[in-house]
Amino acid sequence: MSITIIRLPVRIQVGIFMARKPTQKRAKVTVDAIIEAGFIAVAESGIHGATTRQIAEISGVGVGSLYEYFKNKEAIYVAMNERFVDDILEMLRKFTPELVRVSLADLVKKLLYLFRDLLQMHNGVYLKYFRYSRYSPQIESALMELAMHYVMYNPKYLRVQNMMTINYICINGGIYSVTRHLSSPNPNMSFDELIDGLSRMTTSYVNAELELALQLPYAE
Amino acid sequence: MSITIIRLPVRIQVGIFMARKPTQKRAKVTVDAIIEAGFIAVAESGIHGATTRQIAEISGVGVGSLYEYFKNKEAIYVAMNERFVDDILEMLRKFTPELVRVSLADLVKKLLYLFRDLLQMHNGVYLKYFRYSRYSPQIESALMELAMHYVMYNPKYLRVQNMMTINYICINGGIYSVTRHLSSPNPNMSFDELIDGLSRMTTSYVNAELELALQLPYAE
Amino acid sequence: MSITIIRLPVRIQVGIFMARKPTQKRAKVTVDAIIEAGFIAVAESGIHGATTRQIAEISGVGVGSLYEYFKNKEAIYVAMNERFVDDILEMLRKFTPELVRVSLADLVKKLLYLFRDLLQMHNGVYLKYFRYSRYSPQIESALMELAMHYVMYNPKYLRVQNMMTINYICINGGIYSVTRHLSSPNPNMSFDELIDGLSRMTTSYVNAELELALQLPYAE
Amino acid sequence: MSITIIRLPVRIQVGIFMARKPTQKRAKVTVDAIIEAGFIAVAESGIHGATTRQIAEISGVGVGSLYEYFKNKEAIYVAMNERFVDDILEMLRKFTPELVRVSLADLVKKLLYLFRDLLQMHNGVYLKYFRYSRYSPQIESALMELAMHYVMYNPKYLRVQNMMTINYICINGGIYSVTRHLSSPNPNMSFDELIDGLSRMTTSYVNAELELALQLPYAE
DNA sequence: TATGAATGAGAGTTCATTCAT
DNA sequence: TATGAATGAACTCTCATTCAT
Repeated sequence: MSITIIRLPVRIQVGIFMARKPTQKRAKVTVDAIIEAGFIAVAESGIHGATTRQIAEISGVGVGSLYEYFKNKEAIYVAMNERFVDDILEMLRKFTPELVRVSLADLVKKLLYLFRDLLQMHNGVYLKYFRYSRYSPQIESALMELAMHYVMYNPKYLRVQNMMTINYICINGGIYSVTRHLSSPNPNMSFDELIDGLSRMTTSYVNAELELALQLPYAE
Repeated sequence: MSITIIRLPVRIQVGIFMARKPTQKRAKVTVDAIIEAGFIAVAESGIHGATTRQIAEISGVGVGSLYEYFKNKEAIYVAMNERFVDDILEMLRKFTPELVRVSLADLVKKLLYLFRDLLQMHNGVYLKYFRYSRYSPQIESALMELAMHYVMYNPKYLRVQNMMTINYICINGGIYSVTRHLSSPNPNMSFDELIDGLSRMTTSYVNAELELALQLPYAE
Repeated sequence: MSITIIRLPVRIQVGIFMARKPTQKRAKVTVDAIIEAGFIAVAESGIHGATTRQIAEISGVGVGSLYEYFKNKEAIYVAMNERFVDDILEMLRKFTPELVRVSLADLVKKLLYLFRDLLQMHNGVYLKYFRYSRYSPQIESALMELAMHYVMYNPKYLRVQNMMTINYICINGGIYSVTRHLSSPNPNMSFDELIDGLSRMTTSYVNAELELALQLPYAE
Repeated sequence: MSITIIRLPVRIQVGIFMARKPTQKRAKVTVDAIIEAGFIAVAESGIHGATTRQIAEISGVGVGSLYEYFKNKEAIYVAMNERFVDDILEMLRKFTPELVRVSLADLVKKLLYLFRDLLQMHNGVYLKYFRYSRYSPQIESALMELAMHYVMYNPKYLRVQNMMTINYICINGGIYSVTRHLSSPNPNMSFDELIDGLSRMTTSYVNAELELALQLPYAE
């Protein structure tokens, strides 16, 4: 019953939310199974509809075992979020060197395709989970950082003003549009069209700002 | 205790969720009070934290009375959503004649300011509610329709291709960015900056597409 | 099922432990039934063995109703204790005028017989409950006060020193011996013999202290 | 972590509650550690609050090991009670020769001081435990026996009637008053005053009964 | 019509006990 | 022998819903 839905290496976090430190391999397996079951349960029933019994059943362990490893239900959700965020951060870390070297249009495209792939892993549990997890400041920070790295490698964009606002709009718009599209049963356009649009939106917006900046001879 | 938070006329919808058709004026007042209390309760406790008892208390009626007018709790939420959607549609309807006559940049700005005003009415209950209510297809349709009206009045945009995708991106991006910003305790930019950015994003994106279209002499 | 085990008038205390104020007669009946059931449950299963379900069952109400009137299980115990203490205080108040007029030997006897009668009311639920309820400071205070009243009416005892210690010993010894005897399945003496003994113990102890005091010409 | 709190030799009782007979020295050490941990756990958390996990942790053995030596949790409590009773009986046995030779006043005093010392050993775990362990018939029997021994050595008391009742009252009153005083955070008198009072209570009571008996020329 | 007391299914959580290692 | 991960029955408490008044 317990299917392995997470392939990335996971470092078990022993924090205040972990009831006891799982030192043995068997324990680690159980912890993983619980977290995985958490994603499935939330995907099935929503974050408020998911119950500890449901998580226990999906993970194939008794309810008592949940509390061997997690202080309470909330701690399971915290661990799930940690894993989700870690997976995204890991993805960003992994592809940053490649991403900073491509054109802006391709950056947007590649990034959003990567994002889609991650959300659709494991029968789309991440996608469903993401709807309940207002995306964390960590992810936003990481994306901001990626943008900054990109600008470093492409210094012409340094002249662009309102970088913060541009990032905010493009990141939010990109992520939200993609998530919404993926969740939509009958989208009015193909995913490729959406990505293409987002890419063009970003480039035209950034270029417009860039041109504007270039017209100001002594820019701030 | 029950503050009137909705001023627009509300047409009581008698559907499958409505337990009885309230023909009397007094009944309508009660229904309104319940719906208003629902928004306040959700704003206070979240959509899953709000309880029927809480709604009854805020609305000043007994719990039993809730079930006189609504089949169950879900029906109250449905009615709340109907009212929320109606308010937005009403707003759009009201301002459409004005909006179609301004520049694209101003359209975006005016629209998002209007949207903000609506979300912030009544101590922001709509804003909090909106976070739980993935915005309905009706709203999206209405916005699409507004966009079409705008194009009718500004026929140069008729040449733009991928209208659907552009709308999707700009609407989603605009609404989501605004909502997120309003909900953020410590935003990194001012609301005006955000609106300005969204306006420029839209115009540059649309203009870029327009120019592209103009370069194709015999476009589809 | 709900038997009325308390005959004394009970003033429903609306305090922090009462979840809601029962204004209606029906509610008061339910509250009483719950408290009565609490005594029976504790008598049956002990104070830690008694469960909310058990109390609900005995009182003939649903578990939910327990929480209509009591914040939690502990609040039921608090109400039980209040009622128990009130009953004892009421008894003391009622008989004080009579008790202060009898001899010391009779005071002890009458008091302990009264105490026994109260503990054996209602199938002895109070007796069993008392074993779990380290008797409250209020009861001790009331007994101390009775002793003081007695001394006022019998001023010869004013010369006795160590009044505090004497009271402590006689009260504790009396109550504990009686309670223990009543709880004992096969006592080695009759209850009358025990009472007689406690009466003689008290009088001889007090008289000895009194004589000692009289031998000191210039007391204290 | 496991502190040795019991110094007296303990005879491991192999009864229905003992899962296996520990023949080896190491096993005996473990059993001792568990029993000691039981007292500490009960002192910390009360007899119902103490958990097997807690006992295992304090004793430094695994939870599984608890069940190697004890059939269940109750068996641990039984063993604890046996040890507690044994310690008291041992104390009584040890001091009986000395106690029977002193005056009645001193007998009471010495006995109660001994009792206090035992209850306060090991950070008072016995004192806290005693509140949960209605003292056993064995202890009462042993005290009765001591009283009989005392009368043998002091034959003048042979004439006292109602010996049983006197013992019952003085023993119960003494033990309960002392226990209560020791457990009280803010006692109204010093411990020495209490002991003095109990001594005087006993002597005056017994002497009164003695005199009464002497007045009856041909008493039984 | 309007009420709120009553309900009980089901939630999260605990812990004595078991058993594979 | 000794372990502690695993268990699940049973606990306390919540809350949408009902119904007698």
